[in-house]
Parts: sequence; C-alpha cells; structure tokens
Amino acid sequence: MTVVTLARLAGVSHSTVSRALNGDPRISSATRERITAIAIDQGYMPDALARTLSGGRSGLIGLVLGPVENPFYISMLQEVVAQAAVRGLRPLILHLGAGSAEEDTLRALHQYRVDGCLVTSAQLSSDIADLCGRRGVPVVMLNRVTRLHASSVSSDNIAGAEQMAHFLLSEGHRSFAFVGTDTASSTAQEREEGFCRALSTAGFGVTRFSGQSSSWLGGFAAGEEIASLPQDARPHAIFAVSDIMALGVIDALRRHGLRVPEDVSVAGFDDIAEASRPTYNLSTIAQPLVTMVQRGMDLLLARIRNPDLPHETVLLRGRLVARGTTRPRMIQDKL
Amino acid sequence: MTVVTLARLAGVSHSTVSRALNGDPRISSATRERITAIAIDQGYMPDALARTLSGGRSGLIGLVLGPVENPFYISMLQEVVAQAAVRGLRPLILHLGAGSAEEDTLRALHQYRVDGCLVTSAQLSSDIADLCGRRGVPVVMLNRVTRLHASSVSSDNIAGAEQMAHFLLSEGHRSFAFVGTDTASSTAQEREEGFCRALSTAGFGVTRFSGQSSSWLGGFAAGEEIASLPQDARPHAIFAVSDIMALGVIDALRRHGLRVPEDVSVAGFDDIAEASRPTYNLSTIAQPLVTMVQRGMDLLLARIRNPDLPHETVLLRGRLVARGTTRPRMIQDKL
DNA sequence: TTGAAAGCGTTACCAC
DNA sequence: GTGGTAACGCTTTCAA
Repeated sequence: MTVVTLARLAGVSHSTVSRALNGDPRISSATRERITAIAIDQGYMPDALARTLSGGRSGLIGLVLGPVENPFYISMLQEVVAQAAVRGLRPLILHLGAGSAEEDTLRALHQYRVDGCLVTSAQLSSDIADLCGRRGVPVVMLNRVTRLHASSVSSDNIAGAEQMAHFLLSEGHRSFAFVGTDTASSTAQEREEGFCRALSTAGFGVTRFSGQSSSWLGGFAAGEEIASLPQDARPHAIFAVSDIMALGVIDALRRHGLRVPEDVSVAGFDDIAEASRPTYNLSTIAQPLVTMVQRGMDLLLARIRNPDLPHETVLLRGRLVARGTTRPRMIQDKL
Repeated sequence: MTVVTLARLAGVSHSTVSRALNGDPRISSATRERITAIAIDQGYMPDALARTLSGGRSGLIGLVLGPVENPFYISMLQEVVAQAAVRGLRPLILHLGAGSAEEDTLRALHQYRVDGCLVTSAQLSSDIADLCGRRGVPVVMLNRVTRLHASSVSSDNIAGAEQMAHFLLSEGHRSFAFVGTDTASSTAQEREEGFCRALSTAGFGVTRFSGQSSSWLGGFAAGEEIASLPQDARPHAIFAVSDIMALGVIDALRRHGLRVPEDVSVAGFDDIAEASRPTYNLSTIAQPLVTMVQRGMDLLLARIRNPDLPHETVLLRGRLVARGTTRPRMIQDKL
C-alpha cells in the first residue's frame, strides 16, 4: 500500500494523493475526502523513511542518557517517551549508561537523520553537543548546562539548594554536612555551591563528605563515615546532592543505630519515587520533571523547525517538599 | 558526502563505490583500497534510510517495555542497548510503561521498517506479537511467553521457584507464604506455581498474600498484612514473586519490629542491584540477564535473516543466591 | 485544481 | 571488473 497504489485506486496521480494526505490547500475538498477515505479504508501509512529521504524530517529524536543508577533519570526517560509519542516523535536511543560512545553515537545521529537530540548525560554533554552542533542537529540538554551549541532546561539548582539551606536553618540546625561525589557534574556543583554559599552567608560552615558515585552506594559510604563520627562532631543536618544518595546516607545512619530525623536530619534533591516511601519519607527539593521535559521538547521542536533560533537556557524553580527526615532541632538542643 | 560524490572523487561510477564499500568480491583490490581510502578520508557514512528504502534492512529494532517500576527491566533495557550496539543495531523505543499503545506502536513498527522486535511487557505481549506476526516482523519475547507468532527467552521460573522452595525447606522452615499480585503475568504465575507445587509435594501449604502492583509498594502492603498476623500464624518463610516486592515486604516487617531473618525469612526472584545492598542482602534466584539478552538477540537476528525459522522457546536456568534474609530455622525452634 | 517528472542515497540487475 | 539504469516511496518543483 503506497501512494502509487492509492493513486490507482482513486484514479488520480500519486502527486495528488501526496498533496491530499498532507493537507495541501490546492486540492479540492471533494478529491481530498475521497482519497482520505480510500487511504483509511486501505490502512495506508506513509513510509517514514521514504519521506525523510525525500527531504523531510525523520521524526526521530536521539536520546543520550547517562548512568541509570539514579532513578530520577528513569522517570525522565519515561516522561520523554510519553511526551514524544504525543508529539508524533520517536525516541531513538543513541546512548545509555556510563562511558562515552562518541563514534557510535555520531554515526547513528548521521545515518538515521535524527531531527534533534535530547541529552541528559553528565559526561557526554559537551562532546555530544559539540558533535551535533557541527552537524547542524539541534540539541537540548535536560538538567545539564553547556555553553556550546545547545539550549538547555534545568531546574534552578542553586536556588533549590539555597532554599534547602534556609529551611534547615529555620528548623534550628546549626551544623551541616554536604554529601556528594568527587567527579562533580554541573548539576552537582551548583547544588553544592548554592547550599554552601547560603550557609556561609548565615555564618555557618559545611563539612563535605563524598562517595565514589552518585548512587545509593556512594551515599551509603558517606553515611557510614558520618555515623562513625564522635557525637559532638556529628552534623545536625545533612544535605545530599541527590535523593538516591540521601537514601544511602539514611540507611547507613540507621544501620549504625542513629535515628533519622531524631538524631540527624537528612534531605535530598530530585524527589524520586523512592523518596516518598513510608520507610524513608524524605525531605527534598522536587524537580518539576513534567514541565522540564515539556519545555525541553518545545525548545527542541522549535529549533528543528527553525535551526537559526538562538540558544536558550530555561531555569525552572523546584519546590521544597518537607517530609519526615528533617525536623526542628530545638527539642534536642534543650535536652 | 554520498556515493555519488565519492564516485566523482575516485573517478569511478557510484555502483563501483557501493560495491567496493560493501565488499563485493568482483571489485579489484586496487580499486577497493583506493575507494576505501577516499571514503575514510572524507568521513563518509552510508545513509541508513536510503539503504533501507532500497530494499535493505533498517538496522532498527523495536523495543516494547513494560512498567519500569521494577528495576529488573531497567537492567534489561541497559543490557539490550549495550548488546544492540555491539551488533550494529539501534533500539527504537516503541513503547514504555503501563497501558497499551497498540495503534501507535503498530504505526511506528511499520513506518520505520523495524527489522525485528524485542518485547518485555506482560500486558502487551500477546497483542504485539500478533501484530508483528501479521506484518512479518520477527518478535522475540524476553521473560515472557506467548504461543503466537513469536520466539521467547525466559528463565525457568518454575524450576527456580521450586529450587527456592527446596532451599527454604532444607533450612527447616515449615510454614510458608507467597507474595504476588492479583493480575498475574505468565512469569508470576509460573513462579507461584513452582513454589506451591514443590511445597505441596512435600506436604506443606502456602498462604497467599497480594499487593496491588508488582512494585515495592505492593510488597510493602503485603508485608504489613503479614506483620499484623498473630505470632503463631506468622509464616516462617516468605517468597515474593520479585525482588522489588520482597524488598517492600522486608521494609514492612522491619517497620513493625520484626527482624529479618531472625523472625521471618524472606526471599525474592530476579537479583536486582538493590538486592545486594548491605541493608537488604536479599536471598534470591538470580536471572541470567546477560545470557537472556544474548540469546534473545541471537534468536531475533537469526529470524531477521531467515523469517521462516520455526519459533523457538529458550529456557534458562536461574541460580540460587543465598544471602542474608534467609537462615536455618532450627535455632528458633529450640527457643 | 491536477499531472508529469525530477530528485533524495542506496542497492541490484544487466550489459559491456 | 566496471558502468549505466532502474527501483525503493515519497515530496516538490514546474507545466498545464
């Protein structure tokens, strides 16, 4: 079932079929309706490849995803897939997981004529953005920033971290720790910066702990370190760079007999699904995931339609979600 | 940079270029080397779309993934992406998450000329397999079985569950519970069947508990129910249909002051990454994930090359991993 | 308002 | 061995 077949069936030329189906205004509505009816009747579907080859768009958007140990990026993937479907786009996975796949990624990008790219990987961001920029393929970074050839949508990490700092201060905490990793992504750096600066302004220092990776295990390791501290050196409140690390911290503290939040308050960033499990009930900064993906797609689509649009950086405000892992410190101070 | 451009550069026809690059034995090695050198020099990459249109394979494999609340399927995705890359295939996400997307999925399947399909969704399995079968697109189900138009690779759920039953018996447990969901997938059904049958043969019954969904929350709900049982009605050992549910069960039990494994033994199935966290250290049946994906891809590739191959069902044996959430019951019997 | 023809980048079938 | 030509299914000038 192709345009040619349909044309024969309708007794017109295949050009007419193409025009009718693509809503060309020059086709009479009588002809259009007749052709459309036949097309539906025959279950016709235009071949995306042929259409692309003939100079159109592929409808493919390349996805570059970082390590999936952090559930936040899974939710992101889920949301991207859902919203892509709504807009009639198909997500082609270019890369997933740690490690760089420059060559491979680039090849697919080119060979399949990907219309645009969505990138959420820390490591790859700059490289990929650069490669795409050279190829004239629009790129939008989700939750990552780069100065090169790309637009980006992220939550305001600095503001969010500051907000958390003020919240913890307002709860009466007076000694603080930050849990992150050594290899800091832009996102992680901003969160640390925002947190430390806000506290520094208020006259407080922040002890830094770091795990190997931005994962539960990394958080757990940091948590064990904190738990082994003498009581008077133990921070009142711990802010982890991500929820997944915060959960690791909590598990480590509890394992060592410390109660959260009675002995130590812990907070994270992201608001992943696990954070609201009753066993954690983690206080955190919720990222506006749906909006992030929405705006990201909008940006990408706009740039696909008009590649000359200037790069844009969208910053979305997160929302403080005060749950059960943080609580006012006064009570304990009085003890 | 196309075959035509290269042809001009090399002073030959574009047919010759195509042949040289595709290893046609009729091309003299002198010509071949010259053309290859120019191609590399110019950074030429064949256009996958044009190639497909001209009757070749697209190199695209459709991915249909079920709900991603279960981390096992994330690992699976990761492995599929990695292995697809090795074989020069690109994974096109046709569907991800709950809910059926028949129409949409089918459209993409057809429009992008997907070479084959990998399906891991419980709900969609039969529909999709059917649709693909009609279109002549080979399908391989991973961890799912269907009788229609498809091959499948799964772990031997029945044998695995039986193995777990015997293991728990050998540890001295004498009362058992199974935790699953109401809407049972083929996988879940088999695991329940294997577990119950093995125990029934040994003369023991199994109490069934079920949560809403096959997720942490589902397990947690079941765990709460179990925890609220009077002590003499409490099972010695609990087998959950999946690790993610088992973790929920454990968290619920602990929340109610019960110790695992001192008071109750808990085991799961899958061996997801979370299972080996020191805070859980879950006993489970490990699915041979890498092999599963490997065999699945092999099957798919074989069927793409030769669509007339008969359907095949591969059953892979899982491995019992005895960790810390199960332990011999003798000690307690003596108390 | 419609039809004919060219072109997108490849591969494949025939000649030479 | 190699070159011309057709074909894949579609969109898009250019004519009429």
